[in-house]
Amino acid sequence: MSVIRILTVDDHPLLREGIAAVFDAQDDMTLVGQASNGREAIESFRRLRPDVTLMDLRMPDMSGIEAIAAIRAEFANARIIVLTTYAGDAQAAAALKAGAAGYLLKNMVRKELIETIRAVHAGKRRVPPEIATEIAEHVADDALTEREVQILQCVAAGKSNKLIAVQLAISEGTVKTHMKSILPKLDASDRTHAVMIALRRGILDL
Amino acid sequence: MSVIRILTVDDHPLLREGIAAVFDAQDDMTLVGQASNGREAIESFRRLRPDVTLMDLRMPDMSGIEAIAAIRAEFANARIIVLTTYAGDAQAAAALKAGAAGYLLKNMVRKELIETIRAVHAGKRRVPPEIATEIAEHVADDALTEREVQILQCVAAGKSNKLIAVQLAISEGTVKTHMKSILPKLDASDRTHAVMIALRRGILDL
DNA sequence: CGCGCGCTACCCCTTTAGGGAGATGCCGCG
DNA sequence: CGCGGCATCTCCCTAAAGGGGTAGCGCGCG
Repeated sequence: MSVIRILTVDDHPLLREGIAAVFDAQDDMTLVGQASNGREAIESFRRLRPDVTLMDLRMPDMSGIEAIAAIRAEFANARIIVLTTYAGDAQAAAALKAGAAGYLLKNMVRKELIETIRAVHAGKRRVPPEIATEIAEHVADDALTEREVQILQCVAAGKSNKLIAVQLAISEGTVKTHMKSILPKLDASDRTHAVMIALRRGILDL
Repeated sequence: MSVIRILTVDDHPLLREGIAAVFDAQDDMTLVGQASNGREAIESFRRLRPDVTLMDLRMPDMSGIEAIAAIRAEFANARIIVLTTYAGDAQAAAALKAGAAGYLLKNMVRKELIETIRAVHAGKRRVPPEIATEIAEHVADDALTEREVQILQCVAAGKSNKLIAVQLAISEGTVKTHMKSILPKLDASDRTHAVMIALRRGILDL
């Protein structure tokens, strides 16, 4: 039986140590490298060609989602598992769309980690039911457009429609039109509510 | 030289394993127990009387801040270090007010962890300069009152002033009066901005 | 005791946000 | 080529939010 060669990517050294400790106890897994942000992850992947990569999403320098997309663009058969604290269905969906084969939460138990790594290494996809359910709840909704997200970011920054209009070089009426499109899409009662929902769903960052 | 007996409290088993791995390599420290939420933490503390406790803040069942306060009420000389991802100056200040002797971020390196544990065990307080600076930036501001936080929570839930008034059984005018007090305190331009600032500073939860 | 603060409540007024309906130009896709 | 989605813009109207000031009432603290 071959040994599974693993790369971990996370900006928390302590967590990486915890993961390493788990693999030390598994004789069919070995940790071949560690990285602490997306940029390092890409570089490490090129050099090490791990069988499975564990990747956090929120990291300095380059996010996990960007790193996943970049690695998959270069190595189409790269097997990457997201390992993160839950950050909303939009984040999870984006990670899977970028090419992640699995999604794990940091509060899971050791057994799930091992099991998921084996499954992904065998070419399967693994998304926990609670995550899958959350994503499924919103596939029916039409997603926000790029422009709408941009406007929502301005709203979150405390800007008025008038200011947003100036900043994006469009009329205030157009900003209102976009807001009238955003609110029902997010099922929000007003702009403040829309921002909260977008934060919870991982559409906006805090 | 006596061995430092340590209790860890965090809802991420992997992180606890990482911490445990660090202590295994230190011959003057030993991990005597683990807990995964505030309630378990209190119970474990009573039973084990650790020299130093490492406590996360965001946990299910009971938050770290409540646990710190409860433990310190019962054991006034308990030495507790917060170990968390940064959650704003209000959270940090609340933890220190509740009786924490130190504040560490999860993205620190091993050496800082060891050093802080030794310092706190020796009776010192340890707060990293970047945290101390953040807290200091806001000590001059007058804090939100209990009622104001309550109203801001309603605002974050997407409620209108009218709805908030009904729910809190006060007049809409009073809600407006409170808002007129909240906005300048947070230096916010409108209610949405106020909610964002409160989230970033740890005054509200997502 | 008096003072300050928190909570309550009211007034007036301006600005902003939100809801409805309609319309144009652009671009990609079948 | 025509259709749909996106972004842009317009007009009208109502509701909500924000800014100013004033004031009573209870409570703790020096």
